[in-house]
Amino acid sequence: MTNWLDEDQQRSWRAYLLGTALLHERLDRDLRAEHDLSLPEYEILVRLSEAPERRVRMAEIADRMNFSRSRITHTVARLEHDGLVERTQCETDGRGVIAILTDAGYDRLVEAAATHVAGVRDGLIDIVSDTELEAIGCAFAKVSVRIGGPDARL
Amino acid sequence: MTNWLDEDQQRSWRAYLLGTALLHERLDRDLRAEHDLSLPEYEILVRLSEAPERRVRMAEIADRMNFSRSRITHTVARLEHDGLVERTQCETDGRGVIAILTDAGYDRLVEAAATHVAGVRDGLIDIVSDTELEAIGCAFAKVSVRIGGPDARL
DNA sequence: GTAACAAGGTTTAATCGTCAACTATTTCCT
DNA sequence: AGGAAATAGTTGACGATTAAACCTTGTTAC
Repeated sequence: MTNWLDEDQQRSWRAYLLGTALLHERLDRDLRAEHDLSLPEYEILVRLSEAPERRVRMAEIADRMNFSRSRITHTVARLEHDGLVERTQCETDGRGVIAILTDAGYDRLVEAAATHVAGVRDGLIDIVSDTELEAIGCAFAKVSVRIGGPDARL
Repeated sequence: MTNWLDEDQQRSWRAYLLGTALLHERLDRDLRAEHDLSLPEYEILVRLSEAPERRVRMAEIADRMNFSRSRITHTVARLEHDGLVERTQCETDGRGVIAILTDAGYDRLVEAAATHVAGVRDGLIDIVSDTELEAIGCAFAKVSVRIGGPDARL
């Protein structure tokens, strides 16, 4: 009754599942081992570092990264505890809380970025063709729109 | 000093990260909501259902799915508790434990498969081109070999 | 202006996965 | 044969994510 996958689709799907899991796991492991950061923590630091004045509202981090509010609270709390991020009340909205990347956070991020980029290159970018990478980007952009809604910004 | 990603690579990479997260999350959510199964649980049931006599050794499940031994123990324990799987000693190897898919487990899997396949189609297969899917499969097969070693069977 | 509702964040508890330690069996080497 | 090392699996503690309840502040509508 359901429309099953044909053999090629099945093969691609499974290769993707396994490869994605391995890649994700490796990137996370590298960051933890060498910089005591999880991949999600690292990604939050990246977002902060890219923002003007290195400050972003909690809700905006959550929305852009598709993390739950509560996850942001917990993760940022950890980062704050480690001195990589600070929190401050939003001036214009009494509900708002703004996360700010500290200098220590920035330094840590710069260190970690070297490891991370090396991992991304070694584990994916450098071993797939340009057109394959392009196809991956294009395909998953569509996935994001389909599942996350059209407001899924990058 | 590190070899950074160029703009196109960056865009593809981020699209992949977000899309993958959304897709994975959706598939898991669907299975939980409609069949009270997590995605990893479902995947284990699939492996069992495909094996002769629906029985597979714990270590083989772990290796093929790239799950830790302990994760397999915990997850199979849950499945066993729910009556979807049974465990038995391996005849030929005193250390071995074999997981067996029960009839109830098979029935549950069949139900869940409809949901799952629909999700995979709707969230990925049906919205990307054949060549994109092919590229994804090919790319992540390479990733698996690179990271997981050549023995990463599917 | 105020009552109802929406949005931002935090908190708590439960779940799931990892890690390290441990037992039991098998394999390897001499 | 016998002892060291490797393999299979389990266990318990811990860390991270989720879900639901909750509090506060803004917004909307009358």
